[in-house]
Amino acid sequence: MDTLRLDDQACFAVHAASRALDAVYRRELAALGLTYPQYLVMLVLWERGQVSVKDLGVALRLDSGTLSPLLKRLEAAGLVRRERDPGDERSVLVRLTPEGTLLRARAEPLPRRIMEASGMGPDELADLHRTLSRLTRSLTESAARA
Amino acid sequence: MDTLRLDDQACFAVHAASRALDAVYRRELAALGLTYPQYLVMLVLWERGQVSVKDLGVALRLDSGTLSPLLKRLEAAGLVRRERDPGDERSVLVRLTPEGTLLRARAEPLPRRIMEASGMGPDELADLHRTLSRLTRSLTESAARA
DNA sequence: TACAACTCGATTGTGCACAATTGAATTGGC
DNA sequence: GCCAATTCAATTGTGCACAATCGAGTTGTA
Repeated sequence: MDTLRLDDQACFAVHAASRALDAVYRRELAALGLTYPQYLVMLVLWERGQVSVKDLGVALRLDSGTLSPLLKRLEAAGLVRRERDPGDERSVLVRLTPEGTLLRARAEPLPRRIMEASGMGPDELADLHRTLSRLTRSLTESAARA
Repeated sequence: MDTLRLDDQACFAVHAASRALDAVYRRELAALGLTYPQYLVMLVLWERGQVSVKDLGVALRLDSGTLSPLLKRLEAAGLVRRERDPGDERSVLVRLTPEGTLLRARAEPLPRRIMEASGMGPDELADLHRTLSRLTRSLTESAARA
């Protein structure tokens, strides 16, 4: 096996799968007016109700250069509000608006639809999830060492 | 399991793995002056020597909106040349320059280094590769149907 | 041969991602 | 209490990704 052959590289498979997933989400999320990264932010907010930009970055592994403009777009869409934490003026808290809270109901059917598009069963997806989590951890640790 | 819980979604695992991989490649490719997508283009060229923008798009599943500026940067870096196909003026052929050809030697050690960073063995990676290829195919077919 | 349909690359506009920098606010050491 | 170090969000700049559109060039067909 030629190690520089594109088709032999698992890395490209990860990259390609990620983009294919983006495309499916793009279609499914169009009706909600969300992009996939915006949807990820909403997932965190639906779980926790309120979260600082900092914690959002930790949860999604995104920095403020990505989150700041993204959150402004969500605020412009009327789904979230942003305000300084009175207890620590350095921190900005992101909260759901009533509209943002209501949107959750329309997002409920999404995971099932994505699962169907994946053509994989729950066990297989759970397995993939475990493998990829381990891969991500290794890669992140490797990057941190360098 | 709450289907809208971030940590439970295999999709997010794919997304996260893809970005972690990008980060490792960014570090490894810095010395070559390439980004990961640029490296992918070079892989195809090292395999085939010459390829049309169209075929490049098919191989990498990228459209001209992504490839055109990317190829211009590679050309500005002196790694490729672009010229119209004399046989079909609609087509643009991308070729390696001597510098581009030479760069291959410096890219040879990369796959091994990435594999080490992944913390996974060849068998496991091959397995992941198969699973992700199947996932990508399902997702792409699903997107095409809609 | 004329002309409609198609192919192909380029461009434009929007959004994500990250590095580097900035500036405000807080915290810890003294 | 004061000042240096740290934390945090925002901004800027570069590059990737895709949708939509355009125009040049080619091909199929009447």
